[in-house]
Amino acid sequence: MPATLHRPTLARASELFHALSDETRLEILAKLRGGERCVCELTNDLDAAQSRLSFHLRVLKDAGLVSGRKDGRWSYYQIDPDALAEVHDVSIALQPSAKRRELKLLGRCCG
Amino acid sequence: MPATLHRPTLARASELFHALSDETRLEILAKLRGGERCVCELTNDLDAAQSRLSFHLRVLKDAGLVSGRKDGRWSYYQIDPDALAEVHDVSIALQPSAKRRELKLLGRCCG
DNA sequence: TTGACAAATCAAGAAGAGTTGATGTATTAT
DNA sequence: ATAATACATCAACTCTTCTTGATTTGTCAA
Repeated sequence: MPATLHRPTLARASELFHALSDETRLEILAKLRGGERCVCELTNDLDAAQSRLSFHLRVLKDAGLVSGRKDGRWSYYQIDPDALAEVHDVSIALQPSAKRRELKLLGRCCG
Repeated sequence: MPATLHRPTLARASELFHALSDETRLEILAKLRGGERCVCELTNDLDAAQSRLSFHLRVLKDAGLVSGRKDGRWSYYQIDPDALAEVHDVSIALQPSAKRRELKLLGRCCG
């Protein structure tokens, strides 16, 4: 985890946060928490137009938050836990330095 | 922390993530990590137009990520650690259930 | 009280993101 | 072969967000 935030990290962080800044995409991720899903399942569950889901899945994938694989005529997506770990780390790295020391003392967080 | 993500939570999460999805705003937060700063300092450090900073500070403030106070003709802003804690929590809540169990076992995270 | 500074707000425009419906491309079933 | 399904991609449109420069309000100094 980066203790300080240098420029390349900021770019990456904003990419991640942007991907997470849309409710539809968060709903997708919530569905994917249970494990891999195909697009057709998501289309049913979230009742969203297919092209809309495709659009959002692409955003999530470009940000590295999900990975996709094709099997026959289905596409399956799943969460990439590492990307969420990045988000987690940034949320700690952004804490005021005083607050971070406190969190560390409490052993409350992974910093 | 919410173990599951229900709708109101998603709305709040997307608000937070949106506020964090801009590099200028992340730069502002990085500056604020050291503690309270006035807008004039930020204007110098980030060399951004004053109205631009004002705009971004407002987004951060509306999302609850920073709080502001006025003193004389200066406005001072500081990070609200609780909002970042929310981000932190969501990043864990979004993890696949399997991954979360693992994190819990490792004692690595506050879930 | 005049002038200078800090910062919020506003209006106008530019850029970006999201939605929709249509089209294209595999893949499977008949 | 033909038809149907699953999905990606595209173009057109709308809506939101960001930037810029100007105006406004408040505070302090000379």
